[in-house]
Amino acid sequence: MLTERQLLILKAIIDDYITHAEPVGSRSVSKREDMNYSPATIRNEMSDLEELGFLEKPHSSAGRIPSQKGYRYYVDHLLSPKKLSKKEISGIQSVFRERFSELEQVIQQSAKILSNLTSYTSIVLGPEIFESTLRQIQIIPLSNESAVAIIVTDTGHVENQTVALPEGLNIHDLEKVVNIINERLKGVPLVHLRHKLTTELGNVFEKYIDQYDTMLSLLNKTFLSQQHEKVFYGGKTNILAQPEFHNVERVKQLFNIFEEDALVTKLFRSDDQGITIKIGQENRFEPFDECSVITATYSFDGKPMGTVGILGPTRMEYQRVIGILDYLSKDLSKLLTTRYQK
Amino acid sequence: MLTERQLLILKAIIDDYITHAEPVGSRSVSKREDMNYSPATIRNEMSDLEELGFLEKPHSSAGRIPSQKGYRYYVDHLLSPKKLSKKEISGIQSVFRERFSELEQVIQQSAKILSNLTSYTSIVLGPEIFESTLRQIQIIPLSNESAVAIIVTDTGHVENQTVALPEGLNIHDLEKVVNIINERLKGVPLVHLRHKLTTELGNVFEKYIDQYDTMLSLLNKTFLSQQHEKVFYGGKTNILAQPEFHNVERVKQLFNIFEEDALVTKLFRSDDQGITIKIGQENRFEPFDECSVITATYSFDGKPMGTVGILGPTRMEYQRVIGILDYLSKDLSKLLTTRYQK
DNA sequence: ATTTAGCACTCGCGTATCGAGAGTGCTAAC
DNA sequence: GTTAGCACTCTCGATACGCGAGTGCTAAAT
Repeated sequence: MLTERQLLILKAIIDDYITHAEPVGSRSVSKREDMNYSPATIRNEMSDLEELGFLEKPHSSAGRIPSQKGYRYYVDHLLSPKKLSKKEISGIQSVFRERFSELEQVIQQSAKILSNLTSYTSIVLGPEIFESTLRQIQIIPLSNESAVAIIVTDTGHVENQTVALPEGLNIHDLEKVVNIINERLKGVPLVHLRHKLTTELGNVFEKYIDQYDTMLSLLNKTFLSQQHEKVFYGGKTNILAQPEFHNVERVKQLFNIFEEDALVTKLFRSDDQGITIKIGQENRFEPFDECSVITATYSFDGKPMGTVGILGPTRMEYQRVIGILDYLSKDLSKLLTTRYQK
Repeated sequence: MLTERQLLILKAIIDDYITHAEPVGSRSVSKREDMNYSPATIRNEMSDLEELGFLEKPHSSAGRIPSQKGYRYYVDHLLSPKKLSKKEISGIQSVFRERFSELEQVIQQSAKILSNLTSYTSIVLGPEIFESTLRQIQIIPLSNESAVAIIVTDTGHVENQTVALPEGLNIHDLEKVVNIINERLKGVPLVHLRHKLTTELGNVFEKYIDQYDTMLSLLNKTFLSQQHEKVFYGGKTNILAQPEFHNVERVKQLFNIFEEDALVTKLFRSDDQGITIKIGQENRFEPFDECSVITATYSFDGKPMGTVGILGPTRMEYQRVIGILDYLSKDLSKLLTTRYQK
């Protein structure tokens, strides 16, 4: 267990390192306002803290920097939640004041304001379309061989896909099928669509439709492809300002990751309600060894729908970012719930 | 006017610089197969070529590198079109052999294969939705206050937008209007949609519809927002491998540009049929001072629809890239024309 | 009149050296 | 338990130096 004084010193060192990005020496710690000890005393404590694994030395005659364990302790025990500044609050609220008509616009704007306020990179996932339910499907023929299938959800999200029409398919039958689906499957979560299609509607189709098989496989194919959550970014290049990314090889790695939505989703997605913090190697992904990821979930009608997150250096301003994410995710949830609740 | 020998030397130097990325000295030029002159002679010629502005020296005792004027001369007069390798041809054709159902997929794949083959960054613009014509519009109500408007074009492209419904709007009237539009405006280019809406259909509406004004402004708003061409990238990070981008500040600038589709469109769009080459400062954009952009247009049914382009260092493999772009743009045009031609 | 050999000169780059500055860790005194 | 003092360590920037690559000029060769 750490003594009161060790806590004080650990916090001082991490705070200092977060703002100045340089190893912290005993002298500069001892000069702090509330620090009534000489550099020598501090040095002894620092040595102990290093032995306990909270600090490390870049080399023998630099100051100390926090270890991953140090950061973890810091966020778990030393973080006093800080109120947002007026500027931050008004920044966030400005997103929600504008009456964006599209949900995606709201989310894109959220990502943008997040990155502006934090000057890190923000990533917003979802909303998970799988959670949303079917409002209507449409199939619009383009030619004899192809058509566009359109799926609209209750949140106003539109997915579309061009499909090749099997030869000899009866367009009128297709229309009939679409009508039946719209009647019977409205309100069904998209995840269950394929299942319901085969079970509940199987017999209905069989009765009315000639090319039952063809039709079914066509629809299945259509629904199947709607898999991915969308990923929104804000300030992709912000993180390049951090000294951690001053070599191009690492930048390349990072941006390659950004190209792969599936990977980003895996890294950022959080199912736990509330704030999640992953520091350095806790991300289990080598290019992020010197990064921390802070995420918060937002929800619609009580159910988690997506994730807002910040990617920054391990040396990031945790308390500020946490405050901002918390505030924004709650506002976003509120907006979604009031907007789409009938 | 340059002598035969000067041309030979200029070409040798540029070819060498393109492959090795290092200033070229007289000795290495003289060692070439078809070069029957001593280093001293070459030195004299190089000195002349420098005076004429085709070459420059990074510093007094390095070799020479091509100037922008040198590259320009090279692409205009010295480039012998090279046949594509088998690998390149089969790479491109593999994109078109796969029966992608969506046009966007084909284009995305084209961008990818372009970047793979060239190991530069590829950018594909369009297809310009403004050129395409209306297949159908749909308005699907979400709640009492909002609805999703969907526009489908003849190329299978789908644009959608959530719109706020004006208070007291009659849903049945809206349906009527949508039906009339689908009857009368099918096949109209999207660019003309707003215009036709007011002129041709104005009087029809006035007859049948109560809230003529409200309806019209609603539809106008909907069509108005469909402005942007879509931008597809391939190998965004490829260009980071070039020594020209070994400082992070420049990388940051570049990626900031990539975030702004409008800017990228402006820089890459080409209306001239065929291949366009912009070298260094010809791009009139500072971050591209050491880059060249090669673009080719692709067309649908004879009309230019979009642009495929490559961003590389000024020192890029022009003849190879030109060959690939030429081949791919033609194949793409062919595909579009056969696929969507009824 | 070209072309070429020879040679002095220039410049960048990698390596080695050095001193300053910042910081530590230990010891001994407070 | 705390602190002053001091030797020691390590990085970093500046300076110096030699090597290698390349040029430009002059004079000789073709």
